[in-house]
Order: sequence, then C-alpha cells, then structure tokens
Amino acid sequence: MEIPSKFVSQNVEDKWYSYWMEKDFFSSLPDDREPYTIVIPPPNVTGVLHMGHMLNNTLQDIIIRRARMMGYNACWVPGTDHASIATEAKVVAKLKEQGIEKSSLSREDFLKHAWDWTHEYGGIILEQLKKLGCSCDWSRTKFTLDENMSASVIDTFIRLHNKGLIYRGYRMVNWDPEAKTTLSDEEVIYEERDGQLYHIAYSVLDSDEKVIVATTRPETLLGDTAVCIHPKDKRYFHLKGKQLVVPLAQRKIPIIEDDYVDIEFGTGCLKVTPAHDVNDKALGEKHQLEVIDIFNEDATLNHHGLEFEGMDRFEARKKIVKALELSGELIKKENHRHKVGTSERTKAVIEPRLSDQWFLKMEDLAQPAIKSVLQSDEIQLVPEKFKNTYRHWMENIRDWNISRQLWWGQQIPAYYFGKDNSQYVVAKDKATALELAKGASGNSNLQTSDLRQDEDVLDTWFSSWLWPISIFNGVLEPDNPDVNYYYPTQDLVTGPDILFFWVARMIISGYELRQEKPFSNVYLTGLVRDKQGKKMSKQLGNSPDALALIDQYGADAVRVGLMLSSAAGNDLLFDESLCQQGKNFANKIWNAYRLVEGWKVVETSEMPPLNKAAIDWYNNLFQQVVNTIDDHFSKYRISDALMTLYKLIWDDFCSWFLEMIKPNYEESIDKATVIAVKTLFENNLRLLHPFMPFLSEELWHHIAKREASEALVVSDWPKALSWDQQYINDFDIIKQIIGGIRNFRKEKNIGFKEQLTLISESSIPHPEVVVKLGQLVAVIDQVEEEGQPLGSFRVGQSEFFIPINEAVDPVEERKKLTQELEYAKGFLKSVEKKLSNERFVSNAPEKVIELERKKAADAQDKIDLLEKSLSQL
RNA sequence: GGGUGUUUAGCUCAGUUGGUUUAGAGCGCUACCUUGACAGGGUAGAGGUCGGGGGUUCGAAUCCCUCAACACCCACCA
Repeated sequence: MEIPSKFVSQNVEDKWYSYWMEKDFFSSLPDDREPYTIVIPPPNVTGVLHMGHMLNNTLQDIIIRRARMMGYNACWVPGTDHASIATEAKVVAKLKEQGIEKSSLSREDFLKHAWDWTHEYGGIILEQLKKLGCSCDWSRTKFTLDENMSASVIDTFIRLHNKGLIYRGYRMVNWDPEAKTTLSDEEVIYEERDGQLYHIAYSVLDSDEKVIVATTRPETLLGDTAVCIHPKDKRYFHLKGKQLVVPLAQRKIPIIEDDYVDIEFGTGCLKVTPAHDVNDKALGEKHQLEVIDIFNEDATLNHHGLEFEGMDRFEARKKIVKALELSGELIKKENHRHKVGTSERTKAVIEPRLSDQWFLKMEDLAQPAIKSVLQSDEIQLVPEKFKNTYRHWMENIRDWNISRQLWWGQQIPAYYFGKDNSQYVVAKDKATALELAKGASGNSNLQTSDLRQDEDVLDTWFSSWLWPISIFNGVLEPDNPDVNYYYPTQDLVTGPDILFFWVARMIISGYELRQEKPFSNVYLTGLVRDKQGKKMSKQLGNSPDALALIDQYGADAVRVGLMLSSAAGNDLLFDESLCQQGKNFANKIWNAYRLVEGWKVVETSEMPPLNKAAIDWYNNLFQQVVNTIDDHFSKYRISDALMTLYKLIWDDFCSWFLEMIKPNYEESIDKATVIAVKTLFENNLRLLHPFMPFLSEELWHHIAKREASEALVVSDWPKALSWDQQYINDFDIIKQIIGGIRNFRKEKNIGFKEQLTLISESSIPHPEVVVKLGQLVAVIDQVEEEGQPLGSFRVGQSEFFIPINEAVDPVEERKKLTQELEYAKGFLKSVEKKLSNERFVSNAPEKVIELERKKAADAQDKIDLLEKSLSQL
C-alpha cells in the first residue's frame, strides 16, 4: 500500500485543475438545459488575491459547482475591472520611480504605459483564483476596458444622454489634489482629526469696530466674498448692510444675513467662501456672491494668494496664521476636533472645488430598482437585513457624478466646438460627432480639427454597473443568444461595502437597459477581519498572504476554514486555526479512504447482519442529511451546510459507521459490504465536492477508474429522497447504549465490535427495553437480575443499567443517582406547576399541553426508576 | 448629528412566525481510554442569571420601552 498517510494537496490541486480545464468542464454554451449563471465581482485588474476575494469566490464556486452537479448549465463568468483611480495611481507611482512625471507625458504615451502595466500584472489575480479551485468559464473572461465592453459603456452614455438623463453641471465636487481628480462621495473617507479653530478679526469699513469670525481654514479667507450673520442675532443688528475688509487681502466684502448660520457656534459669524465649501456655494448662489477660487489644481495657491502664491495649502495656512498674528488680527486659537475628508486612494485631504462635471440623474432610474427589492421581492437580498440599508440609500439617492479627471478609462464621448468650446455634441466617434456638430451649429464648414473631445473619463462604476449585461454583449446586441439565455443571472456574491457603488447600480442599469433584473439573489458576505477585529485590506497590510495559506494548508482546507464560520452578512474574524481544522478534516477523509482501501476482501463470505444494519442505517441518515443540506443551500446557509456535512462524515461515517463495519485486525471482510461502503463513500464525496473539490475528485478516481465523463465535477448531486426516521432514532438509542458501555472498555478489555455483539446476544430474562435496528437487536434490562450493575446508559431521559459481572463503586454511584433524582424531581415540579396553571391550560395550544403532560410522565418514570435503583444499591 | 445592525458558553457563531430548548453547535478546555485508517483517534464532562433595567403574556433569548457598549452606513456645522 503506497498511499501516504497524509493528504498532500499540492500535486492533487494542479493535477485536477488542469484535468478539469483540459476536459472543458467549466465552459458553457447556451443549450436546452436551464442556465445557472453567476457573474464574478470583477477584481481590480492589477490586484492581488486577498481574504475578501477568497471568501466570496469560494462561496461562488461552491454554489456553481453544486449547480453544475444538479444538472444546470452552470456558467460562472470571470473578469477584471480597470479600476481607474487605483490603477492610474499605481501607474503614476511606478513612473515616478522611474523618474517620469505624468504631466510630462501625452495622454497616448501614458495610456501605453498603463496598458503595459495591465498586461504585465493583469490577470495575476485570475490565476490565483484558479489555485483556489474556482470553476469559472475562463473562455468568457472579460476586462472592463475590452473593446466591446468599452463600446457598451460609450453606447450607454450616449443613450442616457439622449434621454436627457446625463447633464453637465458646474458643481462643487470632491477634489483630490494629489491625483488631480474628482472623487465621488463614496470615495471620500472622513477622519477625525485634531485641528484648530481660529478666531479672526475683520474690520468694519468706516468704523473702528471689528467682527470676529471663527474658521478652521484661515487660508480660505483669501477667497471670502461675504460674512454671514443670522438675521435674528441681536449682537449684530447694527452691522446689517455694512461692509467688511478681509484681512491681508484688504478686499471689501458685504455682510449678508441668512438663517443658515448657527448662532451658537463659534462667534455666530460665518465667513463665506463660495469656491471652497459646499454650503458656502449654496449661500453664494442665494445671495449672488462673487466666486473667488484661490487654488490651483494641486491645491497650491494661485494668483489670488498674494504673497503666498505657489505655496501648498497647509504651508500657506501656517504662514497666513503667522501674518494674522503679527497684524493682531488673529484673536485666538482653540483646539477643535473635526472631521476631514480624505481620498480613499491617495489619502490626500480632499478639497471642495467647483468644476464642470457630468452627472446622471438618478431619481427616476432608481424607482424600478426600489420596487424590485423592497416591494415585489423579484430580487432577494441575503441576509434580508440589508433591505433597510438599501431602502435608505435608494430613497435619498443623489445624482451620480460620473466624470473623473483621469486618463485610464473610457473617455467621455462629448465633443466641444464653437466659440470658447461653448457647444458640444455627444457621439460614439469623431466622425459622427462632426456631422452632429455641423447640424447643431448650422456651420457646414466645421472640420474634425474644430472638435475637442472632453478630457475626462468615466467613473469606473459606470462600466461595472453594466457588467451582467455587457459580458454577454447585451448592450450592443440586446437580442443575441447569449444574453437572452444567461440573463438574468441567478446569484451575485459580494461584500456589503459595495451594495451602493455596484449592486444597486447594476439593478438600476438592468431595468433601464433590459427592463429586467440582473440577478435573483444577492448574497452579501461579511467583511473579513483580523483577530483584532480590524478590516482586512491591502491598504492596512494586515491581510495574510492568501497564496501562502493555500501552500501551507491546501486549497480545500482554506476553503473549509473560510466557510466554517461565516454566516451571510456577518463579519468573519479570520483565524488561521480554522484552516488547520479544514486540513484535519481533509486528512480524516483521506485516512478513512485508506482504511477502506486496505481491507482484505473475501469474495465468498456473506454479509454479516451487523453490516447490513449499519449500511441501512447510514443510508437513511444520509438521505436525511441530504435534505438538510439542500435546505441550507436554499437559504444560502453555506456555513451550516458544510457543518452538517462535516458532522455526517466525521462523526457518523468515520466514528460510527466505519467502526462498526471495520474488520478486526488481520481479519478479512466480505465483498458485498466493501462495495456498499464504497458506494456510500462516493455519495459522501458528491456532497463534499463543492466544498473540497480537489480532495473529493482525487478520492473519486481512487475508488474506481473512471472516464472523463464520469468525473466527480460533472457527476450527480445526490437526490434528496425520503428516509425512514425510525432507523435513525433507533440507532441514536444504540449509540447511547454503546456509549454507556464504552466507559467500561478498559475493565472488560473488549473491542467495539464485541460490545455490539454482547448486546445483540444478550440473554437477559426479562427485557424491558428492546430496540430493533434491522437485524440488530439490543436487549436491555434493568438492574434487578443477579448480576451487579457495571454501567449505566441513558435512553431519552431515562437512565438504565446493564447487568455486567463487575461492580461499580456504590458510593460514587449513589451520589450520582441522588443528584440525578433531585434534578428530575425539580424538573417535574416545574412542569406540574405549569400544568396546574389554569391560564396555561386554557390558553396554550393542545399540542403544547400534550407535550408538557408527556414531559411530566417521562419525568415521573425516571424518578421511579432512579428511586428503585437507589434502593437496590 | 441621522440611520441600520450587533450584544447567547473561554473563542467563533446557530437559535427560522414567542411554546418538543430544564438554551445548542464547532473549536478550545478537563478527565479517562486508545498506538495497526487518522504526529492523531474515541468516550464522558465542565462551562451561559441569552449586554443591563423595565414591560406585555399562561409562557420571552425570541415582542415592546429604555439604558449601555460595539460595528457599519449616510450627512457633515464654520
């Protein structure tokens, strides 16, 4: 026997993955079967596999492998996302290392570098997913910047623009001065920081009076165009209509009144800087104030910055505070803790900035998406608790800023022309744009060179929101066979952190573009956290190396480790010991196989009754478990499904079933039993395959030599049939009996099998309890026979004793029994109290009362028994 | 500031419309057994006033109120 005593995963993983790929088990084409489709949440093309990916891709693989075995046309479409900001930031950083500034490159040259980068590192993550065992249809791999995918994005932009849903607006946006781009609200992270609140004196024009204004950002005073007071603030009544002088800048600005101002905060005076604050912008518009933008795009001061021109904003702040101190206009500084918006990607402090941006109107688009999740249940969120979050966001949805000042992505298909580029048209290419522009301007002499395409690209999410449609080319060819067959998909598995960025928007685009939901179920995983409870992420660097884990424990073990305790929507505190548990499990199964394989088989002998009983029992138990597991799957309780299987295999199959079947040392076993055991083993492997694909496939081929068409990956998921519960109940009793006897194994020095035989051949004269299991008969009697009690066992809630010829310590036994008796009496008392409660009897359902009566009767029986036993001790 | 959710054994979590739960699982722990499948395996056991307080009910981990801690989301007050 050369089978190693431990399961070695590495070779097995490579072997079977390439086998599956070679035999083309994962790819899918439309046929007459029912489709089961999952689209992968596309990871960042230059990303590396982390725990979050492992978690949600394992889930998807489990679901799709089971679907495949259930006879669906399973199709899991993989792909990657261009992740405009993140990738561009990486490319810029890399170029910087080489001494190249982005600003020194043309758009074309930069994109060339970006593509080089993508080709070099892109797809690494997909290779890593293969290591994990992901059974994606790799022939369908998509990238959000593929030609067709980009064309789909442009097409959608044009379509929505022509519907009047996309518009251009001069808006306050989140500006990342580091990346020199706008960020969506979702990409801004607010951090608590200690700052200072500066009280600055503004002189009232033609008066000696000063007005004190509080601000956390003194440098923006250079862009002040008013100071605002509350109209009912008595302290400042006399200032109404007057003008102030901005310190340093010496500009004259008006005092305006607005009840927006909080009288209580600071000094009750608010400096208004329309160019650099969202609220100030609103005030500015209301009161028609001038807008003075004091920053360049990298947040250094521009020509409005006086002598501070060219300085970085934080540098300028220091200098300006100093200058105000010198001039006596800085009245006081106080510590002030406030929140500062930072860029998710570059960590730079974001700057509110006014600029031209493209927006998508969301309110109307959101309606079908609200309905399908919250009213019609066309789309199920798992777990349901996310419905509330979803509702809250959708009902307060704001227009989506879809432009980004980047180069890496789909360039916005808007073409400007005319005087100062004041006009524009939207078209899929320059030639079409030219025609449109000629029409729009009435100038038929326009040339291609008169058109200037918008410099910005579209938000990455504006391409990924089309993902379930565009990967089947359903945007450009809405009627093609693929999209008609695969769309809508079944399940989406992703993290709750992108419920809005992505999930909600896919639902919106699905209804807008195809009038149909993109998927039926959304399984939201938890975030993977480390032991300290911190979110695991690349940025924090606390994520364990996913591939190292696979190397160390094996892919199957890591999959099991991740699944073991990760209920949907609950965060998972990742602990490597779970992988060890997975590895132990793999090893256990491996060795169970070694045991079976090592048996000496005899063709001639008959199957002993005990084996027959055990096989019947396990068959029934198996059916019950299949039903349970299917039920767990239908509720997306993957973790529970695995735990159920884990217990079936470890406890019932290995610890009970195989122990009963296994021949004594040096003895042989009949062929019929071995065949039956191997069939049961195979059934176990079928259930196991989605969770542990490599190990299960390996053993599947050890058990029998099989053709490709018979591989486990494409075999049948066990059908959930009915079972005889009596078998299972009876065996539970047998287990308890044996458990009771086993305690005395040492004294008796007999094996497991003899124990069973002992029971089955027992010839106690007046049996009070007889349990039948197939042909196995356990006969149990109370201790009133000539023998001394050797051991006790419980059946249900009753305690019984087996007469055996060895004595137990009577003192210990008495103590134990007395304890049991007191407990039983207490219990009976509580039940009787309940039963004597009139309100209970008159109100509780018949079923419940019946149950209580039974409890009482059982307890009484037990008390009688115990008392009898005690008196005999 | 607004919202949502979580709080059950040492750890990670189940507990489905209040009633077969005198609260369960896995891991861990303790004791004993076992060296011919399994540097492991088996059996048994300990361990929880279900975050605190109040209420509804014949009956509450489960429903209501309140307080506390934690997490996340949204908005962002100079």
